[in-house]
Amino acid sequence: MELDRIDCDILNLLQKDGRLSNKELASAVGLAPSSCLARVQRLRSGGVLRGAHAEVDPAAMGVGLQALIAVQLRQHSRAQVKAFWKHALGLPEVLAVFHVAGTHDFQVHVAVRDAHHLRDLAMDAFTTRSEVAHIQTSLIFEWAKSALMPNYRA
Amino acid sequence: MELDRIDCDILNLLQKDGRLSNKELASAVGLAPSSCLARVQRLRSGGVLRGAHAEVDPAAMGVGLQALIAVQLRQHSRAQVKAFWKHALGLPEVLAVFHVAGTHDFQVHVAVRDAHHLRDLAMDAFTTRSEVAHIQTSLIFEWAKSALMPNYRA
DNA sequence: CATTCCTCCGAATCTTTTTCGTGGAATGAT
DNA sequence: ATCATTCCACGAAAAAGATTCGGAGGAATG
Repeated sequence: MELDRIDCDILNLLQKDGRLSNKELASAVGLAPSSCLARVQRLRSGGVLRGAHAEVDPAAMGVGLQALIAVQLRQHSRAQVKAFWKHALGLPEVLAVFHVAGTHDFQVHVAVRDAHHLRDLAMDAFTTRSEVAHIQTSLIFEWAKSALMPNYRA
Repeated sequence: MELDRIDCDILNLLQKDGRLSNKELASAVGLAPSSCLARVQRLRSGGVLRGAHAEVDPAAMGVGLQALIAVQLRQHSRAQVKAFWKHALGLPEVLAVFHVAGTHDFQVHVAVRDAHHLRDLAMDAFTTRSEVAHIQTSLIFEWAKSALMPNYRA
């Protein structure tokens, strides 16, 4: 799909604030609301704009600790990879799963109550899995997300 | 801040779809729109609900490759950590930065055009930095985010 | 030039958001 | 037990916003 300057502006603004009203968005990109809406609808139906997700305060949810767990599997068969993938995504503590190439096979971002909870999670949900050979846990001191996906087209 | 069952429902629904209209949200949680709005405003002003971010298709932005770059610093002084942190967050390719405890000091999630771009990024923006001792790059085959932050309060 | 194709705009309509006053249930003191 | 007090939730009304639609302007094409 073809994206012009205004489409990119729209995408950037909505990445920063997904709840911008169409009217605000329109005036920010210099279009009439009706024209802006047409573009947003086009971006949505074209699969470029995929939806929005609210961000909540982890502390308010009782999350006191986050970690990255690097996981090595015993074998790299498709079945094992898929099994672990599904398992990890099913855990409530898991925020994100990365299947990677390198010394480890997965990096799993988890959010837990405290150190005790993390230990239990590591042992019960990772170490004991048959397809898991080895894990290495790194506590997260601080983390930040960039609001914007880079755009290499324009 | 005190969160009851309905607040949690609201937070979960907005995490899954941050653009739910207040009316839809209200009917989903079994409240009148006016009551639902009051709760959402309370969650917002209380800092529990922090905003929403649209999700865009990386491929549509010309992102063909993502990677996790594990970074080790030479020293662990506060100044070096802060300097690297700021630097990394300023790069357009960087989607997220994790300051971690463990064998590495940072994990940086980057989105690039292709392998060539990744090599340039690694060399120009990481390896050549004076505070960086060593990096290790892992290509991301696939990744997934869970929509929900776990809630350990309710 | 005439035609076609795009994209935008503004007005009208329809929906949603937001405000505000009322009433019921729970809490606590007398 | 009774009376305040507080906390929510509700519904109606007013305000704001979303969406539709017909048509104008402008660039490319033949």
